[in-house]
Amino acid sequence: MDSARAVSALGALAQATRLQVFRLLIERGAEGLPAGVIADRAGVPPSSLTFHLQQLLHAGLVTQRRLSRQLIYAADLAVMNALVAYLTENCCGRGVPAAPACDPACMPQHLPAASPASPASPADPAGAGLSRVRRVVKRA
Amino acid sequence: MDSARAVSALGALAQATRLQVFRLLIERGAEGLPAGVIADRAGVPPSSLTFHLQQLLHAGLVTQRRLSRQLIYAADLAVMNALVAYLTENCCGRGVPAAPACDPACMPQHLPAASPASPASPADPAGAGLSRVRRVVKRA
DNA sequence: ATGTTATTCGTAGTAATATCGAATTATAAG
DNA sequence: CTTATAATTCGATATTACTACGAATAACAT
Repeated sequence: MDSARAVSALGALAQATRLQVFRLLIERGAEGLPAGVIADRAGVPPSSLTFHLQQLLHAGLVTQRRLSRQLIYAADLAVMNALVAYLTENCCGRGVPAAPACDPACMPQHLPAASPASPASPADPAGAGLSRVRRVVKRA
Repeated sequence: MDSARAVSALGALAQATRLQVFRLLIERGAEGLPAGVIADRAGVPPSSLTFHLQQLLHAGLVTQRRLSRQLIYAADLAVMNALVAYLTENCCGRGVPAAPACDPACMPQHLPAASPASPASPADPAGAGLSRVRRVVKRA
């Protein structure tokens, strides 16, 4: 899961109706649900639902398959877990104290503190080792 | 973390610049970074950065504090972990095989299949117990 | 053929987004 | 008090994207 895909997936879930639909599909598991049923439960007209399902589909969060007359949608657990993994690894401080979404018993030991991928020099209170974009004009 | 807050947080992260900024702040930990440095690193003008920081602030994902002349922004680990927890609990199938962002040893036993909060009757292959919204207009 | 299921199409409003320069506020230093 | 730094607010703009939904169309089964 790269950054672009994460943005796409996050955007797909960042909407009340779609999040509701996705949670519905998660409950259903691999079995999935036909579009009509989803529309009913979500309380949106079929054409509106299709719109939202396309967003989820395009983000790779759901899969689509035909079963006779119905189109069955199911949540793609692999992609969703990849998203959560991305967030956990890139947006949760990696070794930081607070254990993210996991039983405490899962963390027998934790990493030191914070310095996994230090961007600047070690002793750099406000990150002075940069000045690329703005400092250019200065003193004209 | 309720659904509305999750949507808000997801939306805040669903943008390339903001996700980049947030990751930057995560790297920095509680120490945080002043706005100017963030703007520099992200390669966006100060006024644009403020816009994005407001989004993150409003979603509760970052905190703001003043240090002399500078405004220091830092990622709020608690809120981020709450978001990940929400996603894990509501959008990852809870007991479903695939272990989400967590050591496999964390899942000693898993639930049967799917029916944690069944919205319809137990034996309901395609969820027939509904039809509230759509069927109303029909035949005009 | 007919009915069911879902998508596509067309439309419409509308709000929201992202961006950025210039002016303004807040703080510090001389 | 004046000057310099740091960041925000303001104003403007362009865009564009979203969400929603009815009507028409396609896919499929009986």
